[in-house]
Amino acid sequence: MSEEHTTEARILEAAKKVFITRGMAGARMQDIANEAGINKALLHYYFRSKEKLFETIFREIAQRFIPRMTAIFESDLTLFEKIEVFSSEYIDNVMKNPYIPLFVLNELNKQPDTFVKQVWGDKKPNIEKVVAQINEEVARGNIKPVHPLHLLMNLLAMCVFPFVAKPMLQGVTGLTNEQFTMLMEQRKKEVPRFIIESIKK
Amino acid sequence: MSEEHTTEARILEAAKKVFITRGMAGARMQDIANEAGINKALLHYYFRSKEKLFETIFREIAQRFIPRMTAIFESDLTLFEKIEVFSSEYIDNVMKNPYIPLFVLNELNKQPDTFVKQVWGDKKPNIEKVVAQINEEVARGNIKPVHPLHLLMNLLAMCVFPFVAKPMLQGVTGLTNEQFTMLMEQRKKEVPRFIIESIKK
DNA sequence: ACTTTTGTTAACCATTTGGTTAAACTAAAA
DNA sequence: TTTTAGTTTAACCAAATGGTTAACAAAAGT
Repeated sequence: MSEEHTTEARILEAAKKVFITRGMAGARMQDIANEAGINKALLHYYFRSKEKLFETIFREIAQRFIPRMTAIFESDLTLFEKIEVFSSEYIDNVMKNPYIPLFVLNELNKQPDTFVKQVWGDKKPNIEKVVAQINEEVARGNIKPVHPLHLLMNLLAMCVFPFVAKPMLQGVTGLTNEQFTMLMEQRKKEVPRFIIESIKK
Repeated sequence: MSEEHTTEARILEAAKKVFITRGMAGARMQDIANEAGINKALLHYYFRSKEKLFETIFREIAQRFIPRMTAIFESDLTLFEKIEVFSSEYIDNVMKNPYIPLFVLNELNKQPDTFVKQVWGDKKPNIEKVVAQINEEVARGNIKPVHPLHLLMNLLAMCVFPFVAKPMLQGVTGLTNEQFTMLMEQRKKEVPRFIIESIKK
């Protein structure tokens, strides 16, 4: 517990919480102020406007999540290793911040032009390496023929989707939170197993 | 083109459009009124409040999408057929209304207790039949051992995710809308192929 | 010591927003 | 032709909301 807790940090913390749970449109500056335990005017002292504050939060979140996920793709691991490591790391990561994916997807959909480019304007994720790697494995006859983009979409989809659909899944299955967590824990092995089983020869 | 176009219908049409694109929190009654080409007071004449109107829209949407998707699971098709039909039907369906899934997931997450139960309060989707079917196929040794819930999550994830992540995917890959559509068209065959390839013996 | 800068607050302001009211209009019934 | 019921509008209202101002406290220079 390092207790710096400067005012700006408290604001960012509060803003992150409120923005993530309520979204840009649903968040209220007053709520953020309350959550941070400060006056509302102080928000505008540190961050000129709601948009500025949101932008700060959004970029911080997006740039802490996306690079970590693409770093694995850019590494020197084998394809199967990448699939395994990605699933495990990513699901682990999201389990600690389950509301991030929907938040990002949502705001990205609502304001594509504003954010999409700014998110990875400088550090556009380089998936070409994995794509080449997949094509190569196919060419060598190590795995069955598969469109790289579909494969990557499948991987990402299977890791992320359960979290954004959690309320729906719980509505259908009646799963408790604990059961859901256990299911996601299993999933760290299940997803790569499922994928590899599908493409291996 | 049946041109009844009663005022109420125009309102519902406009509200659906605005709510889906902006979400409950982001939608403005005035926008809906403008979109419907009527006075704002008329909205309240037909639907007492914003919440009432939203509820109407949300339930209409959810109850037209979800039952259609579960009907396939409850049918008498073989497991492989179900996987194939579901993928094809569902992707087709979402291609015609690409913003629906994120809208539903989003509002379902923001107001779980309010909607989750009301959506399928009366017609809770019965996935037990497919679950039993999957277990049976495993027991008979027709497919490899697989946890039914994971399998169903995988199927749903692979069908839905690309649409909710479209801006992200386009940001990464630079895909045009036409290319994206083509990719989704392929996907109607690719998803079941991928899944069946994984579980078949 | 005092002056300048930085941090913080209460009170305030303008606009937006969901919602209401009363009056006007329309069309069909009496 | 007058009622009457439903439909539509302009004008209005109160609350909420993003943002500002002026005063004040606390550090930081000098």
